[in-house]
Amino acid sequence: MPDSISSAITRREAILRSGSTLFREKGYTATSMQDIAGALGIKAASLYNHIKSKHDILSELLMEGAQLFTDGMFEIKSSSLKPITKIEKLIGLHVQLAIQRTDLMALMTVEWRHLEPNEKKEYVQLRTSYEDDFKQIMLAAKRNQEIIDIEIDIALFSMLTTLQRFYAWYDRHLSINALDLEKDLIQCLLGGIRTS
Amino acid sequence: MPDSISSAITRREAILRSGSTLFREKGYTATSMQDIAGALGIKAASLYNHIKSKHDILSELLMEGAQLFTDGMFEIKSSSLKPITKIEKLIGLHVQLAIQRTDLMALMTVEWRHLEPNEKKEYVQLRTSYEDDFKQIMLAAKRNQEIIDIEIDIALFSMLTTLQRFYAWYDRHLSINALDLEKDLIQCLLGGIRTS
DNA sequence: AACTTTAACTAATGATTATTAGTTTTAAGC
DNA sequence: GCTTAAAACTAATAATCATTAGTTAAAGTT
Repeated sequence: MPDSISSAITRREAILRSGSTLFREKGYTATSMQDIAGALGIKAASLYNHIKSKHDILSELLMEGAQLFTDGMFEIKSSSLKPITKIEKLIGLHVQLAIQRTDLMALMTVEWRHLEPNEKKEYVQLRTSYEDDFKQIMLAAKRNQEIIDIEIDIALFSMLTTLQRFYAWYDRHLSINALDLEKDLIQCLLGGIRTS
Repeated sequence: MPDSISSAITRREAILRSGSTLFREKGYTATSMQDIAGALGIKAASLYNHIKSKHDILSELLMEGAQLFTDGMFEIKSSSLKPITKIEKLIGLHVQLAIQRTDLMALMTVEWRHLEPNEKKEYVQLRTSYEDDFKQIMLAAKRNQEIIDIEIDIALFSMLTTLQRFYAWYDRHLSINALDLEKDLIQCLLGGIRTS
């Protein structure tokens, strides 16, 4: 049965997708297994043929999301681009993910508090590590005089916050194409602090 | 018993405060009445001597929060200050509320989804109205050439997002005094777009 | 056609929950 | 000390929920 595994994965992924939509809409705790199953036209108990638990859905989603950023950051920071260009690439990464994985991005700002202590620790560590890398790139840009002399911590906070919630803005402007969005956001976030 | 009423209000407010802390920490649905009561050293059933329902706690909190912004905005927009100064005052308003009502500010970004349809409509309307007022002030500042020529919608989004989640930054920088915080944030948010 | 696997189902369990009713305690005013 | 009101308590209810066990239907393989 060559297809059985890939079909199982598909079903499992359908559950994850359904979960991410509902978790975003109603929150993790307020979403019942019936809700998730109902969205797929099956009964709640049937979900357990594919996933371990409700909590499993959440952690799978969040860890995947964290990994997407970790991978994206790794690629950008190991490149030989100028710091300011790396920042532009990072903005692009957030825009892409906000467009392609809107529900997942929405989850990541709130629902990680429901992770088990160990998972939470890992999740927060991945996020902190991402933010640290981001900060190092901004410091390098400042050292290179590619951005003006500002208080990096608060500028970083403002930039990350805007990027983290960009999915909400995208939701209300679905018609604009991705490249224009990226250009506008780069202008807005970097226009005020870049030197050239 | 001249004190009975004011003491009842105090008790009720203690419940609201306890609720806001826990709703922030665990989310509305994941917080039980036992949790809220336990934080006050009483049993869950005792809460009902003071409040109507769990939902009552949430809507009371959120509507108060919305009112705080509506009132603050009204005062600022009806003043005769220059548009750019109004924006500075608005940043100050957010900083003050983030410091004084941290838990409440944290609630406002997420838990309003659990409001009843009617309340939700009212809440969203208050928020939209606030954002509209904010936008009008930014447009006025642009017309006056007090800020540079940028895409207002996305700049507004970035500014509001940063202000809405400023409580999170404050939480990690409790030691810095309010005035310095306000100054730094004004520099960061307006420094890049003001003309002078 | 017989077999096997996948994935659905039904039914039940045990835990948690918000809320109510009725009762007791506490404390202040007289 | 008596009265009264506020605010706590106990106990019960009815609903919801995640999860498990055991069973059936469907589909593909041999």
